[in-house]
Formats: sequence, structure tokens, C-alpha cells
Amino acid sequence: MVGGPPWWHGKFAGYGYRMTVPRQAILSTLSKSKKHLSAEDIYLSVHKAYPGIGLTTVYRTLELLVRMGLVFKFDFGDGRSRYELAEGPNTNHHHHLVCRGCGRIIDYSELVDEETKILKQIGQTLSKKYDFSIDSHQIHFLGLCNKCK
Amino acid sequence: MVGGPPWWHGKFAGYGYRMTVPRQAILSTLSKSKKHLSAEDIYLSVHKAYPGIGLTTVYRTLELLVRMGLVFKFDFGDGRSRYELAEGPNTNHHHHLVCRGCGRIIDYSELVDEETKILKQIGQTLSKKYDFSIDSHQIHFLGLCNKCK
DNA sequence: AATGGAAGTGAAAACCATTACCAATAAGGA
DNA sequence: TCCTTATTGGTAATGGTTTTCACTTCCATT
Repeated sequence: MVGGPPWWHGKFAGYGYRMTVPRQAILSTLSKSKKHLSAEDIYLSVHKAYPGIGLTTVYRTLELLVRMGLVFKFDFGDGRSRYELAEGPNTNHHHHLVCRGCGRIIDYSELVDEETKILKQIGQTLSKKYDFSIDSHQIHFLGLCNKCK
Repeated sequence: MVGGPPWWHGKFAGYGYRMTVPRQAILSTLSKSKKHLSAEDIYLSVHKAYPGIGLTTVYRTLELLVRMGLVFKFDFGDGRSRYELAEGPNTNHHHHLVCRGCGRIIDYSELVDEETKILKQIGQTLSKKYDFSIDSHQIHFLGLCNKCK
């Protein structure tokens, strides 16, 4: 289920962290989904394969992964956080349209390169001016989807 | 304290809503602050001038104002929502740098026009493609501030 | 192989921002 | 002023997330 040592093993060793079964299982779940999983989603998925893994560990691991930069954490306003793998073979850089009516999230990858080019420039300027080291950015478009307007 | 009928009175009538003392007080507090106030911040401020106003009303009113488009709601990852007046004499369009270490928020207005120009174009494209009506956007740069890196 | 300390884990309880409920109140047109 | 109905405030509930703490696992060192 967890499979052989994937590409992220090195990162853990580098940070001085241990690679454990729960961590592998959580990363595996994240890498297999293209959705924006909540902590509970991940818990249910992981718990099915490894009933011993508890919800607390899921939260703790997600926090660790976010700190390491392996996972992005989002908040779309529905009262729970969402998590996505930051990089890897199955990921593609995208941003989000957030429907304020039903909470639906639409990913888009179109024009993201263009956005990123501009934002990288702006980021550099801001980074110097505010002495702030930027490691990622998020863009949300808010509005109403076809069903809600 | 609340003052004469400000510019937003018309909007309320237009939507068929009543203009009440709590609503005026909350809008007044928001219009006097340039910070990202939490519901509790607003409650404390409003409650000082009008001890009768309850926390529930603050939440309800903020939700209403967000729906009306008068107020923006943000989530910077510290477990509570933040609110800012969307438009008005004292507001200026800006985005945010979010420190993942201490949670500090830095507003920036530099280059926002440039950003907005690009995002407006992209928004139009996405709007058509996904049949999604966009009414605002948010940009967060995530990283570490000078004290945390 | 045994040991010891540190990192990691799970269950349950605590936390705390937000929401639901409901009786009482106030806004605004008739 | 009266009447209808939106609005309000206190309290209790909700539910995602964090804390606590005893226990387990890992791993470098004997």
C-alpha cells in the first residue's frame, strides 16, 4: 500500500525527521488525490488501510508537512482546512475559484504561468522592501458558480 | 459616536435591509480601523460604546456585510476570520504578506494596480470558461518575516 | 543483543471560534 | 400610533483543532 521509498524520503532525513508508517500513508493519500482533502478526509482514507492511525497523528503530520513545504494548507471558508501536496509527479500548479454560494472549488491551471511570472517579480520587490522571505503564494477568485448565481 | 447617515445607508435600503444601531456601530468600527479585525475585536470595540450589542449580532452582521459585498472576509490561518471594509473613503486596495512563523500580516499596496490589471484579464477568461461570476480576488504571499527567519 | 534518550503516537479531554435556538425588541411603512 | 416582521441578545450547542499524557518506536551507542 505504501510502496517503496518515494521521492520525499530524502527530505525527511534532511530535516532530521523520521519516516514512519503514518507519515508515508498520509503522503500516499495526498499524492493519490487531486482534490482538496480535509483532515478528516485524510483520516478516513488512511484509517481504512491502517486502522491504528489516529486523527491526532493526521493533524500533527499535516502541520509538519506544511512546515516542511511539502504540503499547502488552504482555507476556503467552509470551516475546515484543506490540504494539497505541493509538488510531485502528480501535481500541477494551479489556483482556485471559490463559490461563495455553495462552497464549490474549481481549480484552474490556465494562465498560471503568466500569473506566476508577474507575482515572482512583485514578490521580489516586496521581499526586499519588507525583509520578508516568500516561499509561496495563493490566489483566490471569489464569486458565484453557475448553479448559484 | 455613530454619526449622521453615511454613504452606505443607500445600499441597505436598496437591499431591503434595515439600518440599525448595531449595524451602524459595526460599520463605523470597521471604517475607523485599517487593521484586519477579528469578530471578537469588533465585538469589544462596539461593545464599549454600546454595551447592549452582543457577539451573536456581530457575527450575523458581518456575514450580512460580506454577502452585500461591503466587507471582505479573510483567513490567515490563525483560527479566526478577519474582516476589512471593502470600499470607502479610508480604504485602499491592498494584498497581504502572511508570516507562517508568527502570523504577522503585512499589507502592501505597491504594484497592486499591476496585479489587478493582469488578474482582471485572467478573471474574464476563467469567468467565461467556467461560467463563474467573479466579484473579488485575494492574493496571499506566504513566508517568514524578518523576525522569524 | 542490550540500553537509554529522544522522537513519534493514540485516546480522551480540553479548547474556542462560530452557529443555533428562541423569546424579546425595535425599525419603518400604513 | 399601530402592526408586521426583521432584528437582536443571552445561552447552549456544535464541531474542527489542539493539548495532555502515558505508552511505543526508532536509532546511536555500548
